[in-house]
Amino acid sequence: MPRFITEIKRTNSCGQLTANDLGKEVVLYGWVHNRRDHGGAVFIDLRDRDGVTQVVFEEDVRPEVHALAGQLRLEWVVGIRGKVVSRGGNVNARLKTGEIEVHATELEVFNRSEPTPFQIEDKLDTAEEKRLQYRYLDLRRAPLQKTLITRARVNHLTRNYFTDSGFLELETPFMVKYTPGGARNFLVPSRLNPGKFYALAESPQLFKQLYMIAGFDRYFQIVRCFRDEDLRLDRQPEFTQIDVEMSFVEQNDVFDVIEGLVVRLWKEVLGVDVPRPFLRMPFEESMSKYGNDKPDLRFEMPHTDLTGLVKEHGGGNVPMLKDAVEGGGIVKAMRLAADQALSRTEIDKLEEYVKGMGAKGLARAKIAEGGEWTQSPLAKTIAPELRQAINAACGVQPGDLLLFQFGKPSTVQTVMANLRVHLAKRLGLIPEYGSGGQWRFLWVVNPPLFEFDEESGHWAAAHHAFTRPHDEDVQYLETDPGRVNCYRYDLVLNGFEIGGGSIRLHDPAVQARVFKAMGISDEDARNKFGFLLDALKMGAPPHGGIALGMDRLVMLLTGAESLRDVVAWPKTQKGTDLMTSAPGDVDAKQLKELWVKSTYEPKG
RNA sequence: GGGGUGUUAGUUAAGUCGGUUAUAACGCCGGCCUGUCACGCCGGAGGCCAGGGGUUCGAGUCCCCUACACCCCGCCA
Repeated sequence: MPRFITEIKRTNSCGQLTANDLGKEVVLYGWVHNRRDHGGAVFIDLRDRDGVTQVVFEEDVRPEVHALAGQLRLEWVVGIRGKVVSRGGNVNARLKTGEIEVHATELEVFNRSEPTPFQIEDKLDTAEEKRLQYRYLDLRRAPLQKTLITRARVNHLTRNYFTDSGFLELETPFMVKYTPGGARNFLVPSRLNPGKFYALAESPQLFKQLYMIAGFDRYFQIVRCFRDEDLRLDRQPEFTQIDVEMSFVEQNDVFDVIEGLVVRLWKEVLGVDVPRPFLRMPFEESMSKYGNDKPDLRFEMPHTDLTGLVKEHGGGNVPMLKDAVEGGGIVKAMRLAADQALSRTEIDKLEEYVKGMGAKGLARAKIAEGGEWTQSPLAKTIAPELRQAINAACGVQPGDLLLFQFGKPSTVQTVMANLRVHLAKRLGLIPEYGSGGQWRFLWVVNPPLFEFDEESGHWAAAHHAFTRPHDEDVQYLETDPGRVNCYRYDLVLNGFEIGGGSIRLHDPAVQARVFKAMGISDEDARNKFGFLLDALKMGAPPHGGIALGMDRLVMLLTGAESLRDVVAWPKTQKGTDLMTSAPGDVDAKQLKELWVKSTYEPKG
């Protein structure tokens, strides 16, 4: 009898066969997805990455094959040979292969399976902890198979797009010199250089700029990056970037290239036509209306910045407001329409929610007929003029509810930004994945070059020190650094930053002034970035670029709820791998070779 | 570093006011069944209630600590 694999080769996948194949002799390989044993007939759903096919074993056809089929259990790996037969009146409309079944004449069990810790089903309730511990089983499930297949497709399309557009796919080192500032680096001790460490690259930033200086003009790379920061739903310690850099370009040229890629991805993967050009919004407007630089534009609910009004009215008899604006704080409000009314209990829950983000409380006012405020501790004391001014600024109607935050700008912005999204979710304002009209791409542009760092007491680069300031603002570098805006841009989709980049600073003279404004001495600059500063002096072309978060793109494309669902082998929130138990202990001998000693002492 | 939620058979959950033998579904094991596709029917096994400490005559249930997982703030140029 001929043998499977060596002699009997697979003819089809388990998602392929249809009524067009009736009568064919086929060979399928796969996993037992489900079994229904009726005694004289055994039905097996055979699964591979392409789909599921029903295989039937009948007692009166091949008794010994039927007997073996009766022993099959879930997740056994088998090969079968048989004939494609119509299901007649028993069509299964939910299966792509539901018109047919394969009547098996041969069966080989390649491997049995112990009962799996959880069942391999499309919809699974099992704790993510268990799924991660047995990730290879989790990955057998159709939704994750589909996601990773999409991911492979995005890789392929991206590579083709850039290569066809004249970009060169060039590599950069992962093991690099540590440079301070920015994300925390993973460090790799150097055995050959006692006491020295490599850093794992948090991005190819400096190397891609050096490629431009070396004359490679248009570069891209689909590249892994490493950051030793705390994890989030949309953040993993190693992640993949679509990294791009171009010479002789301005901001609009970068936008053109990236919009072209995104439009193609959405068309090819989802069949969706995304309109171009994407909306552009100044950083300032985004902060003012939405509280952050990655607004979700699928719903409105903008903030109203009341800082100016409150100042004009000297706090309007409300000591808390007065103190807030006089102490350098800001005041913001958000309007909830009358038909979005929340119960007292819900508002109390909201207050707990915002306190968790550092808010002192959640001031509110219900608008009565005639613009009076009720249900508010502010109602009694606030000057009527300020109250009216606020009503007008927020555009309230009777029955509306105003929610307020005031105080430290960063806290107010964070709280209000998260509150906006939180409320939109609760009010059902965000359309479900796949329901159409939900792809709100946005370029956030022209942010300030510096932000004031209260800890150190001087201006620091808001993003990185090699972003080009607007030419007309260069004059303020020394006198009013906060006024200098720059050619930095973020690509935002539905509340996620999916990319960010800038036009780079290629002029060494301006570069020196930027360092000076940041309080970095020539010596410091030389120590940290000497090689780049030297390079900029030797014929650096005007250049700029961007990096897109590949994982986040795939997450949004597939409707996944977590980055962990689009990364094949993700880490937990504490950065561990539950399957392999990384990170793990190492031998004392290894540490000695690396000139490393651990100071860790376990608790207790 | 801080705030919050959770942890009960292999899996997902229930478990009332603190009360005596901790339930169910799916999975697993045995048996029957030729048209099922969430197959069905009969029978069975399976528990250190995350770990530790405390309160109590008595703790899955109340309190404290620890561990792990998840969400958020800080952090992520």
